Amino acid sequence: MDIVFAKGQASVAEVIAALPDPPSYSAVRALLRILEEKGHLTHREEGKQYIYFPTQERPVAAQSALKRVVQTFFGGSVERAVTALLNEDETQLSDEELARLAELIEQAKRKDHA
Amino acid sequence: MDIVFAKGQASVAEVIAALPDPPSYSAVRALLRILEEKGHLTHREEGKQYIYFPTQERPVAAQSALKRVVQTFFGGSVERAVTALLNEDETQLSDEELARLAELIEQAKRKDHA
DNA sequence: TAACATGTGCTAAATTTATAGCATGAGACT
DNA sequence: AGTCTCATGCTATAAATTTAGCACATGTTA
Repeated sequence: MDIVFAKGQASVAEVIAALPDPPSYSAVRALLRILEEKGHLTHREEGKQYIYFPTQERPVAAQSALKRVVQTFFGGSVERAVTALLNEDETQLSDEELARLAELIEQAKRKDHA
Repeated sequence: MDIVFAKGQASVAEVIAALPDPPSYSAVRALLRILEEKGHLTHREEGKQYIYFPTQERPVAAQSALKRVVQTFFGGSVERAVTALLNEDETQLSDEELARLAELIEQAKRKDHA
């Protein structure tokens, strides 16, 4: 699922390629079929391959994934989750990104005071 | 796993209680045993119950969960992930929280300019 | 055309997970 | 002591997933 979401769409071969420790080709095909049966994916034929797509809209899935992590690891605190994101060692945001985030927080403040 | 992480530790009964659509008691016991065999959990006896703990340190697991979501749904962009968190409808941060985040961003800016 | 490559359809088998259910032991209560 | 209640140990079975592998269709290349 994650791979299909990350790429937006994916063939069996792409899924396998993206997996660190991939199971067999048969297993991946079966898994995608099962995910489709369960309604999480659809596919369309493209050439002779099947290309799989997520059923759920990306933003919806993103929100729910975020929410889950916030609940699981940060006791529901968005602030702590954001802090963790910003403190990641590898995180190196540009001036523009920082400015946009600062503005976003300003907006939230204004809203809060309203 | 999520439940055990969210609660810090959990008994079989607690895991079941926390599941929206729980499988059988036997299944949960088996699952916890398997997760332990695979090294994701440990347990210790407390009274007559088994209490399960995550093997991985919470902050480590949290970072890796965040990273996965950022990769999967935001193409690796921390900024976009933070934006999504702050824009969640249910998110209502207090003044204090907003102030702390603003300060965090200030720090990042200074660091960036250094 | 013939050989080859690639990807799916399909089937059968191996492995893993989920479930039920009983035995046993420890505490609590009468 | 006797009875109840939990919770685990254990075994057997059912269900689901993973795997291998062959047949078939299509496209490519010598």
